[in-house]
Amino acid sequence: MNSPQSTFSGSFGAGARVAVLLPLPVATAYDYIVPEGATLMAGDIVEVPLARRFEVGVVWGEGLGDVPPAKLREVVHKLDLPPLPDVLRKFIDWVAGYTLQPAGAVLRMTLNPARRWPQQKVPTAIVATGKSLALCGVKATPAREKLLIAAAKGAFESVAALARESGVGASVIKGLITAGALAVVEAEPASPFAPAKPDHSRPVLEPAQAAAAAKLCARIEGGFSVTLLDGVTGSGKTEVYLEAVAATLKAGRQVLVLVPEIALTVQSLARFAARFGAKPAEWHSDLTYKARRETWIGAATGGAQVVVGARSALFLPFRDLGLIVVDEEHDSAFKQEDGVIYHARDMAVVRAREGNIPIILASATPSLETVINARSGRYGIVHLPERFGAASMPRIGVVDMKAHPPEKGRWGRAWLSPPLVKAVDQTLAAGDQALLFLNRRGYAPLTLCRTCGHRLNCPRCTAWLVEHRLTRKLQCHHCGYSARLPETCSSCGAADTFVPCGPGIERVAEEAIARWPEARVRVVASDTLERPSAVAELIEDILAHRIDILVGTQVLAKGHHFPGLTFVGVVDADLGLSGWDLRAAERTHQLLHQVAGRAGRADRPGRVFLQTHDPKHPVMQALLSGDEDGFIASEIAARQDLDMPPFGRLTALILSGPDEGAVIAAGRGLAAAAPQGQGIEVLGPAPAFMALLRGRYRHRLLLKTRRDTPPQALVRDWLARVKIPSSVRVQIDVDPYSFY
DNA sequence: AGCACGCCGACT
DNA sequence: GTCGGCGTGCTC
Repeated sequence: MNSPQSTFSGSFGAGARVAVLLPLPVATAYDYIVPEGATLMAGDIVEVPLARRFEVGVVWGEGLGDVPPAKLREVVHKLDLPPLPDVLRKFIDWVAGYTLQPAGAVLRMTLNPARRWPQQKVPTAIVATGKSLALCGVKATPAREKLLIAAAKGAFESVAALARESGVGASVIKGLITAGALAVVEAEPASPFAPAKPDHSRPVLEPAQAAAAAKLCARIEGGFSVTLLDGVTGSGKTEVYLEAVAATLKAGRQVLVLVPEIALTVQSLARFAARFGAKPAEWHSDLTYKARRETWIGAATGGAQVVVGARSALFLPFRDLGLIVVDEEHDSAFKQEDGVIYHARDMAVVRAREGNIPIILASATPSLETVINARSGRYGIVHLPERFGAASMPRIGVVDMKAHPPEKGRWGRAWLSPPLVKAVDQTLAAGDQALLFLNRRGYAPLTLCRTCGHRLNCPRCTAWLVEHRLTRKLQCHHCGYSARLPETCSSCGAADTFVPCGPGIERVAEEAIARWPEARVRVVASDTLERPSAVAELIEDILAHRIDILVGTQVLAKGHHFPGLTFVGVVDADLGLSGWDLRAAERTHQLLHQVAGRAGRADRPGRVFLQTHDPKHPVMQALLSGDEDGFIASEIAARQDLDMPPFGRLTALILSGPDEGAVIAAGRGLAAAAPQGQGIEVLGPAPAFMALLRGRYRHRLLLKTRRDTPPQALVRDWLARVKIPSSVRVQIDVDPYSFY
C-alpha cells in the first residue's frame, strides 16, 4: 500500500523513467519509459501497455527505478485531456493513505469515466487568414470575393457549412485554403454549459439571511476555512449559500456542491438554474455516458463553473475549484460503504484544505462531529435563526402508543392511533395535505407461517424478505434477491398460511385508503422514484394538490417545499432507535426533525405527531420541547464518556468470505496479532450485524484508539503480521458509520 | 481490475 | 482421454 507520493513538478524527456499510477487496486505505481519524441509532465494522462492489454493511467512523478530495466515498457501516448492538477493528485494520495486503500483504487474514482473514451478527433474550424487574394497570388473572381466576405463573419466548423453560408462550391474553398487566404485551425470545443451569471436573478433576502450571507461571504475570502451554515428547515439556507457561490463565480473560480442523493440533485439544479440563468453541470452514478463525459471535461477545462453532484464528484479534476458546499452535511448517505470506503463530507474538508479554498457545511441538524468542530473554533459558524416570512415551526406532539393503541378496522390490523387519525381527518377537512411517514419500504417487513412460525429469510443474507404487494414480490433489501411468495411453507408444508407481520408504507397506505376512501393516496419510496423525472412529476402532483395523503419513506423527508402540507404523522418514531449503533439516536433525531420540517412552511402552521412506545426517550423529548441543544449536549457527553468518536477513533476490519470457518479463523488470527499499547483497544471478532450478506459470511473487529493516535500505521502493521487466505476479504472502514 | 496459469470433475 | 470450473498470482 506504499504508493509513491506524487511528485508535483518537473517534466520527463524521452528515455526517462516515469511512475504511472494505474486505476487498479495495485499497491504501487509502475515505471514506464517516456517514448522518443515525447515529453511528459506529472499529471499527464497516458495510455500504457499492461500485460497483454492497454490501460489509461496518470504520470505520478519520477520513476522509482526499483524494477529490472528488462521489464520496462514504453508509454504509448499522452491522451488529449488536461493533466490532473497537483491538488487532485495530492488529494488522491491523502485519501489513499487515510482510508488504507491502494492509491490506484482512489485514482479509479477520478479516472473511471475517462478510461474507455475513444480518442476524440480534434475539432477544426475554417477561418479567413486576413491575407488578401492578391497577397496569396490568386486572381480575384466573384466567387472568391463572395467567399471571403462570408468567411469574415466568423469561424465555420466545416467546408460544407461555409459552402452553405457563402453559396460557393467546396472546390473554391479548398482552393483558397491551399492558396492561404483561408485556413483550417484547431477549434475550441463548444462547451455544453452556458456561462453562469452571478447576478442573473438575485433574490431579495430577509434581513437575517442578508446578514448571514454577508458573514458567509466575508468568511470565504482568503484561503482554506470551514464554515457551518446552520439554520432550521425553511430558514433559507440555500439562498444564503448561493450568495457565496455567486461571489466565487465572480472571482472566476469553480464551485462544487455536494448533495447526499441523486433525487436532491434534480431540485438543486433547478434552483441553481433559476438563480444563475444557466443549468449547472451534474454528476452522479445515473448519468448517461455523454453527460458524464461532458461534466468531466467541463470540470477539467473550467467550462463547468458549478457542478452539483453526489459524493464521487469530489474526485472530478476541477481546473480551478474555488468553493465547496456540502448540503445536508449530516446525511449518512455521504458515507461510501463499498469499494473505497470514505466519508465525502470529511474528505471534502480535506480537499478544501489541499486546495486552500473555503468549504461550507450546510444543515438544519448538523452532525455531532461538525458541531464539536464548530464549538472548538476549528470551524466557523453562520447561524440562521428562524423560518422567514409567515412560516412558523410546526407544533410537535407525541402519541404514546401504549395509551392510544390503534383501533382495528374492517381491513384488519391498523397502525394509526386514534389521535393521529383525528388529526388527518381535520387536515383533510381543512382541504390540506397530510404526510404519513414510515421509513420502511414494502408491505410488511416480515412474513411468517401461521402454522409453524417459519420466517421467510433471504437465502444469501441474514435478513427477512420484505413483501412488496405493488410488485407482488418478496425482496431482500440488502442484496436485491427477489422471489414470488411461495404457495406452501418450505418448513411445514402447510398451504396458504403466510401472514405479514408489521407495517411498511404499502400497508399504511392500505389503511389510509380504507379510512379515507375519498382521499387521493400516493405511496412514495426510493423504489417508486427510479427516474429523476418521476421525482419532478411527483413534486408537481403534490404542489398542484392532486394528492391528499402521501405515504412515504425518507425520500420525502428532504428538501422539498410543499405549502399545502400541514400535517405529518410519523407512524413509528422508534424505528432506527433499536440496535447497537453509535449514532442511532442522533440519526433518528435528524430524520424526525427533517420530516417535521415538511409541515407548514407557508402561512399555515403545521402539526406533527410522533407515534412512539417510549415517549420519555431523549429523542422524543428533544423534539417535543424543541430543546435541541440540550439533546446534542447529552449526546456529546455520552460520546465523551465512552471515548467514542469524535473523542476517540474507530476503525473497523470486516472479514468476509463464502466459507465461514475460514472467516472465523482469519478473525482469530487477527485478534491474536492485535496491536497493543496505551489507549489501544481491539474488540471482536464478532459476527457482523449482517452475519451473512450476498452469500458471504461476515465477522468484524473494531480498533479503538485515542483521538491523537492515527490508526493507519497500526492497521498497516497489524495486517502485515497476519497471513490471511485469499478466500477471505478484509475491508477496512476508517471512521465507520454503520455497523452492518 | 483483467487475464492467464493451474489443478480436479463430466463429456465428445 | 479432453473441456472447463474458478482459486491464485501478476501486471512496470
